[in-house]
Amino acid sequence: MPIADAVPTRKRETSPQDIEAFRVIMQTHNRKLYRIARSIVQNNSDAEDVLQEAYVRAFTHFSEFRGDSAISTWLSRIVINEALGRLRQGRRRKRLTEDMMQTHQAEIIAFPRNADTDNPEKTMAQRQILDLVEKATDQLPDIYRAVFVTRVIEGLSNEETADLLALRPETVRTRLFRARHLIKEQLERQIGPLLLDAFPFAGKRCERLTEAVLARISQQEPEGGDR
DNA sequence: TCTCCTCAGTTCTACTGTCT
DNA sequence: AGACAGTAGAACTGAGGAGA
Repeated sequence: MPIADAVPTRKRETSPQDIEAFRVIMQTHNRKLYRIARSIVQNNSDAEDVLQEAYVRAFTHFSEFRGDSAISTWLSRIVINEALGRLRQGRRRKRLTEDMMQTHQAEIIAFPRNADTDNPEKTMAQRQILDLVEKATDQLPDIYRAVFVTRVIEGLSNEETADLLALRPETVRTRLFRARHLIKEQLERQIGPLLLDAFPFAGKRCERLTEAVLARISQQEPEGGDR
């Protein structure tokens, strides 16, 4: 069901101005909220469902928003609750395996990246790196993934993340540190062997430098003998 | 420039749950 | 019951910014 269709006609009257406001809110927060949902359900189609449900829930209860926190925080909390609820229901089990096949081929929301149309090789390399990070993130335990995505990818502060996930700030720090550690390990496993080829310095370059150094040493030898 | 404050990263310790 | 792993929380450290 299209999101826009779901907004009006619930409870009391929704004015055209409300619809327009909802549209702006969704356009503003879509990407961020989708990532949060996606980080929890680990599935693109489920994340879309979660987002739709969360929006509907939010807009039909908009009058309950007291303004104590930023609207983005309020919406994020609803999305998290919705996503966790979906996980609990366990409805996604079967679809998960099917969707895993498609997940990394059909990107619905992409990580922000700099399009470098002049350099397709660079663009491809960036895409591959992001794929690795996305996969490593998906493999994090739920509790670490939520903190990692909220804190690192969405850029919330420790306090905001703690508030959003109902944790103590210290816990956020600990989990973030461990999530980074796990991501690092994961990436090292995948690209570690390749790093041996980074900054290649062998063969002719190595030989050339060796020869150059030896040449300079041999030139200096007569005057720089002892000290 | 120095001091103070805040925030983030890291480490360590105690606690809890699970497995054998 | 004991060993082990995972987790939370406290404490420490460092970086960076603001103000005197």
